[in-house]
Amino acid sequence: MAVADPIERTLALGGYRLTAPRRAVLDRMRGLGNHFTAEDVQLAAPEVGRATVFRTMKLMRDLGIICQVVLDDGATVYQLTEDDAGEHHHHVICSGCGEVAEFSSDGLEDVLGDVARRTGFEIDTHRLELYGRCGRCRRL
Amino acid sequence: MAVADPIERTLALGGYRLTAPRRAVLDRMRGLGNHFTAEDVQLAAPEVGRATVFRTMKLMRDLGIICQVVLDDGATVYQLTEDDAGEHHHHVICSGCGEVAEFSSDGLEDVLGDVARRTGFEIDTHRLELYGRCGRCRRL
DNA sequence: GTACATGCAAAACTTTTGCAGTATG
DNA sequence: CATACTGCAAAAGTTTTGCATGTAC
Repeated sequence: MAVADPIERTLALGGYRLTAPRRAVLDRMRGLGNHFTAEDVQLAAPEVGRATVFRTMKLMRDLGIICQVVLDDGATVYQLTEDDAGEHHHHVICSGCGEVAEFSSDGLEDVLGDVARRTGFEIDTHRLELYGRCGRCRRL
Repeated sequence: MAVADPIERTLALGGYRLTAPRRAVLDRMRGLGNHFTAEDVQLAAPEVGRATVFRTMKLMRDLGIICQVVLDDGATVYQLTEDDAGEHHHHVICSGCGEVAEFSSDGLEDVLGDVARRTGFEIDTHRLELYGRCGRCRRL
């Protein structure tokens, strides 16, 4: 039978089984919005074993279903990837409500080229996180 | 008596005492080069208590003496800040030898402005890490 | 039916804390 | 000589692992 949910399809195509715990973890992550830690997911899905939560989140991270977000203070949390898994993107995190918006930037290429020229490095990948306040929180 | 070492002066000016454990931690971090974790420092300074290593590294992080570097795989390590503590800068990390170079970029401002316009966010701070290969490793 | 996945509990780490003793400024 | 700092050991928190059992395909 065909699988409707795109994420579940990703799992199926990768040869991974669609189990109740995996569906539960996915479902709760969707409910958590913004971003979440392993502990958040664990608390939201108490019927799933601790180890399975970690194993499932590791799997989803490898598959690009969730992505790591580094906060201002250095803590790292996760978020369901919005666009197609694998697409390169960055995050803007609101210090007020915690909302995370994804964006991609072409202008960044110039910056990378400039740094490569100045440092002699050949740049392969990068990570950019922005911190600020979203439109809604700015009006409060 | 005047303190010659700039980092020790920073500590002294902040009202912090120059103790043997703090000097030892600083000295070993200098010897570790590139970047290091709390465990690396702990192993390099076995005569200093575990808790003191963590307390000292936390203090130095707050004072800007060391800065956090987020690696490609999401792990975070530390590095002695090269330029004046507090100056905003970014890192380029070599996947070959682990060398970390610091840089600052003016062009990034344009990117931030563009993202702000498109997302409605007001950007306060940011974090940018680049990953690649340094000139030396590229020639190997 | 078989390989993959899970749950549980224990283990392995990492970081923090309480407190009595020590040493800096 | 007051008090900031340290070491130790215990606690707290987080992620991993081993293994018997369960289940998706």
